[in-house]
Amino acid sequence: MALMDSAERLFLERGVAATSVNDITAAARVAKGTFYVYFASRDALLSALQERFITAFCDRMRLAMDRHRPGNWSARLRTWFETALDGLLDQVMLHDMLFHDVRPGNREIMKENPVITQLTGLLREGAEAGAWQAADPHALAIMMFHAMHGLADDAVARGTADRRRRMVNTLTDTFAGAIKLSAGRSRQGD
Amino acid sequence: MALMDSAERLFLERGVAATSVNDITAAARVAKGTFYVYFASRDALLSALQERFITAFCDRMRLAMDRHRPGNWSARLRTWFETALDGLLDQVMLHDMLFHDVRPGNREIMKENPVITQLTGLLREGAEAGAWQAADPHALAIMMFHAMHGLADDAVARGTADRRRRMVNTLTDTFAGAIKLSAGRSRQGD
Amino acid sequence: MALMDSAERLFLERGVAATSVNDITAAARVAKGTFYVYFASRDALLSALQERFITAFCDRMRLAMDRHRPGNWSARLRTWFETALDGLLDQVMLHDMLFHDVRPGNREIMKENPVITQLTGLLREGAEAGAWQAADPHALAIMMFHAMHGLADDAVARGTADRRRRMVNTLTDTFAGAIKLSAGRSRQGD
Amino acid sequence: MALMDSAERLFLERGVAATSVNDITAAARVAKGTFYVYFASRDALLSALQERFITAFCDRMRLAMDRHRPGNWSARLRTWFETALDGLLDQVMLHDMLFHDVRPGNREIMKENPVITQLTGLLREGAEAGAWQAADPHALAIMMFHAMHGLADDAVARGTADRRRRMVNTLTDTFAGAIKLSAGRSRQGD
DNA sequence: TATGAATGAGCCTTCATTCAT
DNA sequence: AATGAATGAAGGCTCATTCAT
Repeated sequence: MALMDSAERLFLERGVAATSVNDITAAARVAKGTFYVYFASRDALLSALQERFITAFCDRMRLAMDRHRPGNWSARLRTWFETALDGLLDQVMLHDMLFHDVRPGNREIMKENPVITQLTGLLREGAEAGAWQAADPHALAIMMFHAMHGLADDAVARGTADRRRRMVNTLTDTFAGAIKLSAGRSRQGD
Repeated sequence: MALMDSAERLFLERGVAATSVNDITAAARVAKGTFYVYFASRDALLSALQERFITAFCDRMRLAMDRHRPGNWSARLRTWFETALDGLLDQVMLHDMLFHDVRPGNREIMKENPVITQLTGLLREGAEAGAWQAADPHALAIMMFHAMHGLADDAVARGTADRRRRMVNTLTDTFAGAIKLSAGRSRQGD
Repeated sequence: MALMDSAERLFLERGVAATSVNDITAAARVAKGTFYVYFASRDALLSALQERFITAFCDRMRLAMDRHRPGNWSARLRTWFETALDGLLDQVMLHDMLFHDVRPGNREIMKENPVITQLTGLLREGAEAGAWQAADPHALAIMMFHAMHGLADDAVARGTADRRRRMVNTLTDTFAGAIKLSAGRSRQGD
Repeated sequence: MALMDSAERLFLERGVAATSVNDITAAARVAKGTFYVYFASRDALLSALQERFITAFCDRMRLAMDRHRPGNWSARLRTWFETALDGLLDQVMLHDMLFHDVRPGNREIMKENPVITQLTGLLREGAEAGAWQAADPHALAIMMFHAMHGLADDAVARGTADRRRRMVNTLTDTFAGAIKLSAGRSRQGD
């Protein structure tokens, strides 16, 4: 649909907040009033765009996964990562725009996230001391931080934010395996 | 500072975009003009709030980490997760509000993110088939998805989005260790 | 156009600076937003008004001049003065408002411009002493002062403000002829 | 006085409208409140500046005129032009700023005033045809236009704008002498 | 006398939305 | 279905002025 396509392009170029209905209709070469023939409001367009994004993403995933026979778990997992990452990399900007209203340029802040910098340092030092393995401490730090952030988000959304010990255990266990932490985890209580 | 506190509260309650300077000064019980005595613009307040958030977060982390002696890597990693998660859980909303302008309510979408649902299914089935271990497939899916998303974001921000194979390898290796995937990874090419 | 007409009237009544877009739209009985359908900004309206003024003035002049046959120089000069003065008298206020942002009331100062008073005195005394003719010393003083002011403005605008001797000569020669100054001019130097 | 000096400088640099009380006190290195110790309002400062300008101008004129003995009319007239022009050229900008709130840059319009262009053409053609003398038609046009404008302004200020014939006669007579118009003026009626 | 934090009215401008055509 | 002129609420921001110290 011309209006959705124009909107998507403009959202990517200038950000959601900086794109007006006027801009969208102008880019689609229709009159301003025409917008409201197809969408009840500006927000309705955003929702439509979000839905379209998710549907396309899922279709792509399904297609890719179906190329492997059911039993080949290793290949399936790898394919999952591959395809999802491909889809994301093609559209991280669009995804963030649509779901977080990240303005272009705001992304710069992430480059120097001090929390990740700190964690990177910890991982590097531990690796040098032989406590664990970390070929790429920065990538590892990013993954850890975002994994944790995702868990926290989910807990808040589900209202289970009180089960913190459980979450910490999950995180520690998962990444202990990942980095081949020699010592067992120093679990406190349960 | 009264203005920052009021703003923070309102941002959390209604979202950043939906909170006007008027609202903020009204909540702080000062005149509208007073706002501009302390902040050059509405955006300047947002930046100040972001900085305050990060500073507080980092201080908290540093304090917690300093409670362990340097060599105790296992404890340090666990403490990092513990403290960061605590900090985040107390303020995920604030964090997202400040750095992503997530509107309240938008978070609901995440609860039913179909991409995560799909990955959860894959992990559960693979675990049941004995291909790997996944005590909590949903939590694992969340961590994987967000780890991947973080890596993608970082790559876009750094302009290294073309090194996809490397990222897929990093992800697969890391989580293969985490879930104790029996088979080696099915690397293709490089 | 209703907005331009309303604006012109209000500018005349209260001055340009003291007239807000609000006032203009209220006077034209349209919504405030309507203003920006027709003009990109408040300044754009001012420019449009200036252009309209000049165009109307020039049209009027052209029409009047065309009523005389080309060779009749005396009549043409007189007509020029007549028509321009008519046009100006009908709209001096408007002209000054539009091009100089003269506030109403500021004009009062001119009535008692001490510089002109002084020059009037000089002209009267010289006439009484028989040095020159000045039927209406006050009018003459006004003309001389403004002629000089116009020359100075032009020199500043063109960056030729350094050729002062030339300007003084031009002024003296011109008005010497006008008042039938008996003695030649007392040129000093070049 | 420091405040007046600062204000004058800023008015010249940025224009009256674009200079705030804040700017003025900052430039004078005093607190904002101090301004109101010396001036009742921003407008009061403008008036004080206007008065100072006129006083200085008149003092300068008086001094210059006093250098000639009373009877030397020719020298006195020339000196008047010389001194006034000097004073003006040094401060046209200031004068216009103070009395007309001309913004810097607005002056450009004057350079191409179409009314003056038209009159310049008439004067040049008449001179070429031998109807009159006009060594510098452009300068002459400027003087005529501003002389007329001054007369019109004065008439409006005094409420004598109805005596138009008289004004036209004054203008025609004065400048007929100046340009040595051969034919007598073609007076119509009286 | 001098200060400067606080004020609040008011300004220009934007833009999602409506509605008669 | 499509239009686009008109709307008016709302927003960010400025600044002359006040007043307690």
